[in-house]
Amino acid sequence: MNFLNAVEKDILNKFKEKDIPLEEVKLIRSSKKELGDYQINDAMKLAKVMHKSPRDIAIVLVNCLEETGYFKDINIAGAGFINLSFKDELLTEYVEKVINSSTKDVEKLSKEKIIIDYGGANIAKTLHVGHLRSANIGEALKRLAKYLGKEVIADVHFGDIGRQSGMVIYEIKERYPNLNYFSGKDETTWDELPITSKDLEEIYPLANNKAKNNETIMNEVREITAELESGKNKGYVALWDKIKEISVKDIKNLYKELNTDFDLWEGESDAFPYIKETLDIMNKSGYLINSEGAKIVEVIKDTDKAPMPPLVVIKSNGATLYATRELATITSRMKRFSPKEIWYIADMRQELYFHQVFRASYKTGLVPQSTKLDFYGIGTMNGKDGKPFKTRDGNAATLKGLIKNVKEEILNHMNKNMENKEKIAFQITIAAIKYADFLPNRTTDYIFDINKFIDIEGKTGPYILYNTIRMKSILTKAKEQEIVYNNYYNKPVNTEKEIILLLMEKNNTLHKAYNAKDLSPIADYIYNLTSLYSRFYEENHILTETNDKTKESWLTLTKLIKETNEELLNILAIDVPDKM
RNA sequence: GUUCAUGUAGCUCAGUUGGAUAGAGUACUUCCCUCCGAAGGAAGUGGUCAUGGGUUCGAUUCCCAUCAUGGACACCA
Repeated sequence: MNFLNAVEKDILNKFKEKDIPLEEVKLIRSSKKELGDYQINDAMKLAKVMHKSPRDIAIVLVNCLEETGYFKDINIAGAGFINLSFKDELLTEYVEKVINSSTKDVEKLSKEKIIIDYGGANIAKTLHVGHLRSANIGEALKRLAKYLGKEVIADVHFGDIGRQSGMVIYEIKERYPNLNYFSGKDETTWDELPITSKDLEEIYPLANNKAKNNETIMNEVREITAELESGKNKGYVALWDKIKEISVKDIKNLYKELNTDFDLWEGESDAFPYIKETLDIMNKSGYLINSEGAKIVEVIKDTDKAPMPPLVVIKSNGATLYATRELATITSRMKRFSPKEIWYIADMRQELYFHQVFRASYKTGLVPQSTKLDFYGIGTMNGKDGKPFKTRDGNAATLKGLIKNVKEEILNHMNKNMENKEKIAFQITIAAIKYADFLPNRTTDYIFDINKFIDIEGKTGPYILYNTIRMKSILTKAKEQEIVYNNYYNKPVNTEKEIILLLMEKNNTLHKAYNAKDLSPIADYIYNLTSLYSRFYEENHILTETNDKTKESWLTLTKLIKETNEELLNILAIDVPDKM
């Protein structure tokens, strides 16, 4: 069991022995360091239920706290605040215990299967900066869940069908009308496609512009899309498969650069085979009803205050739509994996839509109540003016472009003669981008400003990397000096003590992040730990310390912080280079 | 119009079951490399926590109203 949890449990037991009516005890880090390390504020809350003055209650609580044997300097202040600190030897023992343990003082969760749907990439469209957050957050949540003991399946859930397919095919047809994809026949071999991923980057925006401004073209696009989706036109199907291949390869590379990986590289079109089954189940439930020619599910509840329109499952012209494929995907996932939870990581603006889908799924029996469907929204990406982000030319900034710009800036700061300069610059770039992305809360609206990522001083990815590398460097040099370390003898003072107290909070931080599905607490924690160490580093000259025991203690602490940083950075999918 | 979210230092953001004197980075003003990696460390300036009420021992946090900004509101994805 985690150390702090165990202490809190012991305190609670002592309280119960004295008939203190509390269900939970929380040790809260003191807001005023000089008063103690922790505070307990329950005496004031208990005053009402126990019909006694807070101070009288505090006296009883203090007795209990003393009996646990963990604390020193227990005192009552103000209205009934109890201040207390851990005994020094406990802190010392803690470092030794954690550095030699396999669990690293982290409390694990029950092993249950979770499917996480994130990424949101569209075939034949370039990944733009708006895809950054869902990829980063989704990947980190996946790693966090795994770290805490969950079994996780990550699904990219490509947008691989729909109008953009029609547009891209239309444009290729315009350019290369003689390719046999457009013969109208089912050929045995299909032509080589003279298209690269680079071409695809400009084909979609171009076709989109053309179609938007010309009704005739738009109609042709609609027709192509319909023939592709129905599978009637074999040439279109074959062509789209080729385009998918090119595009997926490109998208995979970019995700890989972001240290993002999926277990399932499937798309909406992979749900097609499940549509019939899905509709059968929904029909049988009796909740799939006709309305204005369309088939819908009413998902409003009496308790709703906000508008909750019905979910349209089949259009009045008989066609399927996004929701249909979403429901079919759910059927597919339930059937193949029977997960305990499915998480959707997507833009906040999709919240209502997902809640409709979830309600319809439960109502029609696609998903049992025992499986949780959850939507975790991400703040909308805006420009500096607070309005939806666009570049000067009106298009979204590409992710590739962002990475390129940041990397250039990083290279400017690097030693020209460094080995593996390009690779290291790239790792620092990803760290800079990811860390900046994790700092604000998941739901905070996102102001996209390139300078936010290019900043490399202060609370940034490069700062964390720099310090972690410095720790590595110290430990390597210590080894060269043949110094053994994994014991901690010091009576911790000042900064050292602060560090150990912070290390104790790691477990809470991880669980807080998991419960909120938000990486911000972890990003913040890494910074706090790193900057404390940085101060410690300035205050003490570790490698030239003459007292062997002190030196060994400091090295042990260095090692523990380094390992903690690496562990947490790995959850955030940030690599630490050996040098920078 | 209905509804949801947001409003904290010049700027970008933390502050999760209500706790003592509201934090960080940046910017600005100063110090600190003959010594383990200065992409660093130390100190300072900067706040009517949008506004007005309410709940209570105690409110940035909970409730109500107002203002401002953004989103959503059935056959798009």
